[in-house]
Parts: sequence; C-alpha cells; structure tokens
Amino acid sequence: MNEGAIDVDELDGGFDLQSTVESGQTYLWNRRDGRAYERDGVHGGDHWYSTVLPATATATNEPEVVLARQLDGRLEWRASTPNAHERLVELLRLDDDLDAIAASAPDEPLVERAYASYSGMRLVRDPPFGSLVSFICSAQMRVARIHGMQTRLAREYGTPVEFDGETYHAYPTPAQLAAATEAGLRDLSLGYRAPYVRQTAAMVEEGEVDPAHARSLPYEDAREYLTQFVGVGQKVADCVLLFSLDFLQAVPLDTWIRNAIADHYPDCDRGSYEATSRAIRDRFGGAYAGYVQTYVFHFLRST
DNA sequence: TATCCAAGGTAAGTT
DNA sequence: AACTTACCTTGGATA
Repeated sequence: MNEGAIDVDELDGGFDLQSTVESGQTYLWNRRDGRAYERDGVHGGDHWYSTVLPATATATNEPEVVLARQLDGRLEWRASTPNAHERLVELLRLDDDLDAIAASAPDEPLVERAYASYSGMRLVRDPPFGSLVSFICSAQMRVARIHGMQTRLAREYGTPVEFDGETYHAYPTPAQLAAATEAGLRDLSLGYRAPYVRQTAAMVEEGEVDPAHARSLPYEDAREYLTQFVGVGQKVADCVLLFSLDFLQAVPLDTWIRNAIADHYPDCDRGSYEATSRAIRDRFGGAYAGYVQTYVFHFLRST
C-alpha cells in the first residue's frame, strides 16, 4: 500500500476535490462509497474518490488505481503504485496557478459569482481515450447518466484490478471497446451513441487517428482533427481539448453556455459555432477562457 | 398511473 | 454553407 498526503493550502489558489471531479468535466472518477455521483452529493463531503489509469499510460503496463479524499487542506491519497503524488498533480492540474488564472477572467458579475462559489475548483487532465468516449456519450444526456454509462463500460469491458481487498475496473482500452458489439453497448443504455463509440474505438485501435495527436496541433486545427471521430462534432471536440489535451482556451458551446451567451453576452452570438467560439473565447480572457467556461457552466447548472 | 419532455449534440439529407 | 430532422433512453414533471 502506497499512501501519502498533499497540503493543498500550499497550492496557488487552493483546491476543492469534490467540485473538481463532480462538476461535469470528468466522468472517470467514482465515489468509493458507491453513492450516485452528483445526486446524493453534499458539498464538503470527505468521501474517497477512485480512478483507474489505463494500462497503456502506466510504467508497469498494469492499470493503476488511485484513491483520493480531501480533509480540509489535506489531500490524502492511496494507490497501487508509488508515484501517485505526481499522478494527482497531472490528473487534477495541481500545478495550475489558480490565482493567476482567476485574475485573467473578465470583471463581470456572472463570472465573479461563479468563481466565488467554487473556490479551488480546477480543470482536470483526463486520459485522452476515456475523455473522448465519455464526451461522445454526453450527447443529449444528463451529467449523472453520462457518468453511469462510463461506470458500466468499465465494469463490462475494462480490465479488473484488485486493490486493498476490492475489485476496481480500468477504463476500457480502444481494443476492448472496438471488440464490443453495438447491441452489447446498447445494453448499457448508450442508445444511439453505441455505434459511435464502437466505431471511434476501432479508429483509435487501428492507429490511423490518435486523439493525443491533436495536442501537437494549433487549437482550431486540433478541433477539426478530433471531428474525424464518429460522434464527435465541434462541441465534443472542444471538451476533449479542454479536459484532456491542455487547450485551456477551448470553450465548448453547450446548451448552458449558449444560454449564458443569449442572456449575458448576446453580442458574442455570431451564428456559426466557429465565430461564436472566437467571440466568447475573447470575452472570457483568451488563454484561460476554458476555465471561465467551466466555472460558469458549473455555477449555472447547480443553481 | 399514463403521457410528455428534455438532457453538456451529431450525422445525414435538403435547400 | 446554412437549415431540418431523426436518434436511444429515462428521470422527473405534468395531467
């Protein structure tokens, strides 16, 4: 058993684990108490969360189990491998300077209220394939159900890992999902997203297209690149760029942000996704516009 | 108890 | 290019 703790009061801008993993950016963390994600969630809870990194991303080529919980300024972790501290820095962006990022946000009432409500919320850096598939599943779906789909996908198709007397499941690999049938995926309540997930997994498995490759492209080219995958339009592409591939300027134009634009920034509505995206990105401060998007999204959705 | 509706959109077909 | 429409599923609202 490897364990340790991180003093998050030392981080620039602090940290809030619950709002970070339950704000609809990631569907790859689970509450270990088994309670429904984002339903029984009482803010400030000290429950353990778990995530399992895919074998392909780990040194030993075994899935890596990471558990974390926050008690005030102390982020405790337990893991199946010794390097969980750096994993948490990577997965939860603990090296982002939140104070500087918040300072770059526009001085506007909606944005300031959103930042004040979720102090310490950070963006995540999910593994690319899991991020891609979970946002393909997000089309016309509620946050709690998107999370449920990912949990079922892992249980049904992912590699089981024993840790501390319990069985966890890694998120499925591209090969594992490519081998699934559409009917099998529909049985997990993916609905019309089932063929999208299977085909996208097959594309990644064949190796001709790789979601991580987008990281090396200019922002708008990266978004175009990701739309090659089946079930990925510009909005889903922006989510993967923001929540996995380090494009902190990406502002996914979902229903909540579109409503916010209509209500608060009508001059940013330029008709097309591309032009509106540029306008709201500029309004939200440019380089860290995606951080503003995430705070506003979480704020609007939870009030 | 039954019916209706919308949920972090995308693909395919028309104009 | 811009504009429609169909698409699975289900929890919660409405009648």
